This record gives sequence, C-alpha cells and structure tokens, in this order.
Amino acid sequence: MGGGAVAPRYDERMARSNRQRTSRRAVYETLRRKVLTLELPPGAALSENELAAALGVSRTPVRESLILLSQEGLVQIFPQVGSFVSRVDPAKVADAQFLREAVELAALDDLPAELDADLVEELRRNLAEQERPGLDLEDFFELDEAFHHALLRLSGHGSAWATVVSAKGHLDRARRLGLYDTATPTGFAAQHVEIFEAVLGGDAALARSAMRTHLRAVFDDVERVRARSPELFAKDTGSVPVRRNVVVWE
Amino acid sequence: MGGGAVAPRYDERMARSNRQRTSRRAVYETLRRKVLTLELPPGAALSENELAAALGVSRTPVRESLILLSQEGLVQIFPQVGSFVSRVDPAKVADAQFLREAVELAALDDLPAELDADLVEELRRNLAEQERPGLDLEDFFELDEAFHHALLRLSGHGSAWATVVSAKGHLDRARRLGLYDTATPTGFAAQHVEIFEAVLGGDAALARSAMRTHLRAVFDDVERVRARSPELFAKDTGSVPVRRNVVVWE
DNA sequence: CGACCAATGCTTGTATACAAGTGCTGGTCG
DNA sequence: CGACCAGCACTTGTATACAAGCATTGGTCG
Repeated sequence: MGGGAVAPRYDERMARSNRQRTSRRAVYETLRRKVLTLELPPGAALSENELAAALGVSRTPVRESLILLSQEGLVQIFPQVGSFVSRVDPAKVADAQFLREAVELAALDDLPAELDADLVEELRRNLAEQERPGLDLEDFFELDEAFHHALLRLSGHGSAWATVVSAKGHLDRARRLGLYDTATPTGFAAQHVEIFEAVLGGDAALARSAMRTHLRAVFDDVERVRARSPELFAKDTGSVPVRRNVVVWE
Repeated sequence: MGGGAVAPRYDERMARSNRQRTSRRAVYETLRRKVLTLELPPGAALSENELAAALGVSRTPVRESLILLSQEGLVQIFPQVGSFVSRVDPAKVADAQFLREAVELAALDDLPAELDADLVEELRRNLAEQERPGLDLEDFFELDEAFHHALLRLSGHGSAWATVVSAKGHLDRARRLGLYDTATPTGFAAQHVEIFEAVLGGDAALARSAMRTHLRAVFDDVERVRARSPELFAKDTGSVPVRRNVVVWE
C-alpha cells in the first residue's frame, strides 16, 4: 500500500454519488420492467449477447443485471446453458402471498394513534384516482403499489416495503396475468376504500379483516389464470418448451 | 438466429446444473460469511483488486459477488470511489426485526392441527443441542437459525425463510455484536424451549407471546451494543473513518 | 432404417485491458 | 507560512478476449 490513495472518509459526500446513473442500473431497470410487464414472458430465453447488442452495451452490464434478477427469482441462470425468464412458480407465488400478508397485517396492528396527515391525504388522493372512469391498467398497478406502500409508511415501517417488493415479483406477474382478463379491476379499488376507511376509523380488527380479504382475492386470481395458461407456470416439467421468442426492442 | 443451437428444453435436466459450483458462488459465500461474522467489520474498505488477489481469482467473480451483497444491503458500492462493508443501520435493523416478527408470528398462526413428526423430532434434537454445556457460539448461531427455520417449515411456509434471511443481514450482525458480550446465551435457549412447548401444546396464543418476547429480547440486545460501539453504526456521519483495515485471508 | 458419434454453433464463466472519475499528496507560488 | 493546483495512485464501470461446457445437428456405421 504505497504512496497513493487510501480509503476516503465515509461521510455524506458519498450519499451524493449514490445516484448511480450507471449503465448497469439502466439495463437492470429496463429488464426488470419488461419481465414484470410480461413483455418478456415466463420461459423466454435471454441471451446476454443478444440483449447487449439490442441495448447497445457490452455483455458486462447485461450480465450483472441478469445476476441481480436471478437473485430476485425473476430469472434463472443455467451455467453453460442459458438464462431464462422464470416461469411462475405456484410455490413461490404462495410464499410471496404469505409474506406480503404477514407484513401488511402486522403493519395494521402497529398503526399509531395519531395518523400522519400528509400520508392520509396522499391515500385519499390515491383512492380518488383509482376510481377514475377510463383508468389505464398500468396506471392502476402503479396506484395499487403506491397505496400499499403508503399504508405501510403509515405504520412507520415504510422501508420494509422494499423487501416485500423484491419478494413479490412472482405474485406481481401472476396478478398481471389475471388482471388482463377482467376489463377494469373495480372490485379491488372498492376493497382499498374499505381498508382505508377502517384504518381512519381506528378499527384495527376490521382493517385486518378487509386487508386479508383483499389480499386473498388477489391470490385467488392467480389460481384462476393458472387453469387457463398452464404453460406459463412451472412444475409442469413436460410442458411446451417456449422456444426463443423473438423479442423486439423497439 | 441461423443454424446452431436454439433454446433447449426447459425440463428437470436443468435442475441438475442448478448446483452452481462456480467460482462466483464460492466467493459470494466466503464474503458473506466474513461480513456476517464481523471478520470484515462494518465500514471496512473492500477493494475488488485486493480481494481478487487474496482469493486467487480475477475481479469478475469478486465484483459480481459485491454487487449481490450490495443488493442485500451488506455492502455499499460508490462508483469510482470504493466499496465498503455497510455500517449497521438502526433503521434497517428495526425493519428486519419488524419483518421477521411479522413472518414468524404469522407462521405460528398458520400451524396445522397435525404437526409433522419428523420436524418435531428435529426441533427436539435441536433444542437438546442448544443446552449442551460447552457450546460454541458459532454452533449456537447455526442451531438458532435451524430452529427458526424448522418452525417456519412446520407451518408449511419454509421457503419464506430465504426472504427473511436476506432481509435480516443487518439484524444478524447486530445480534452477533450483542452476543459476543454475554458469555453464553442460555436465556435464548430457554425461550426457544418455551416457544416449542407452546407449539406442541397447541396453544397458539402462548406461542405467539413467547415468540414475540424472544424476538424483542434479541432486538433489545442491538440497542445495548449500540451504546457501546457507536462507530459500527451508521447515521453518525462524522464518526471515525475506519481506514483500510488489514484483512488477512489465512 | 436405426443407433451412435463427432463436429459445430451457441451458451455462460472467467480473465484482462481500457476508460472515466475521485481524493490524497506534495510541490509551488503568492 | 498558507492557499492553491497539478499530478498521481487508486477506485469502480465498461468492453473485449478467451475458456469450458452443453445441445443440437448431420453424417456415418452397423
């Protein structure tokens, strides 16, 4: 360790550089979005070379993104064989459901007596948006995410949301499959309102009950779509191979 | 997509190659262990080049491992600056505590009427081991992990353990700091027995109560050690830099 | 005609070279 | 003596080259 630099100080200066606008982050977010929106369907082959060429970068950031997605369970990497978008694994979906339910219900038990006014207002606006007539499905998903996240923040455990998010990847994809059938998920919006009003009224038991009903309803959708599109689910090992789908990168 | 290979079939043949005995996996597990055991203390600088040289591999697997650890929150990467073992963030510790409590308590609510005999026997042996007189601290940690994991499997949600594990990294480090003070954590072993007997007796409420007490006791240890070793915790941005610790790789 | 098998294209894993950026250091100038 | 500033050493990010392995393919042999 000769003359040069040593470990720099560990202060908030680094927090600035935390805004990693690296190429890897861009690729990671792009791929993750395409997987969650089913633009890259379960079972699709992901070639590092092809993705790199299509995205205009080298293999390195693509590869590192795939490794991250692999740890999230959204991608499976088979050494010397290939990488694939994970099929929807019913067991993992059930796990995500269990975890999400556990966390969100525990949060409802932990609500403070005095609710944060700003968050309540944010939730109110969110619910109003959800009931807008010509609502896009993608917008509804964003609102749904924000609703549950805000509810978690209301209990002071907002940062636990990140863990839920990374765990519920499989659940999200399955939900999306289910929601593409129903034209507009008005039922879910109504359930959201029910939960919110129970929270406002301070009725923890009712809030729990409503939340559980809501989350179970989402889960039931998964089983419904599974009967319709079994090839997107795992465990049916002998199913259709789903050969190299032609992926267009606009 | 000319002549050669296409996407191979997606069958159980691949499950075999899932045994990734790659160099990256070895490096990842080594680094993760050293971080969790505090052999690489919070704040320590991690140079990709140094680690690569010490481990006898190139930068690539080291770098990819650091990226994975970074996503777990155990390592912080600052582009063009350096990588460091994350300091113990009290907020993240609290999050991990909340998440763990939510999941494990929910599992206790979900216990089947008929308990799996093999798992019960496994738990019994585990608890017997925990009360062995001259128990190593590292062994106790392993037993503790196995105990909670088995309890989760008893409720049929064993695979949710993986998420808890990755989320509770910060909690584990903090616990380890706390347990290095107390000579032998006999108190925790006794609490384990209490939980187990409540589960066997079918008393869900008592099991919940005992589990909550147990997990809260672990959490309190964190605050205790924080008063003693503040430099290992974050938020005190002006604290000691902790310069490039000399890490020996035996 | 069927079974076997080598050639070939692809895949990911690893190693290395180069690029861009940061912080310390030490000399220099006012 | 103090402030400034150029240079250097080190960092991670990215690109590329090479290595090892699997699966399909197409020919050959029985």
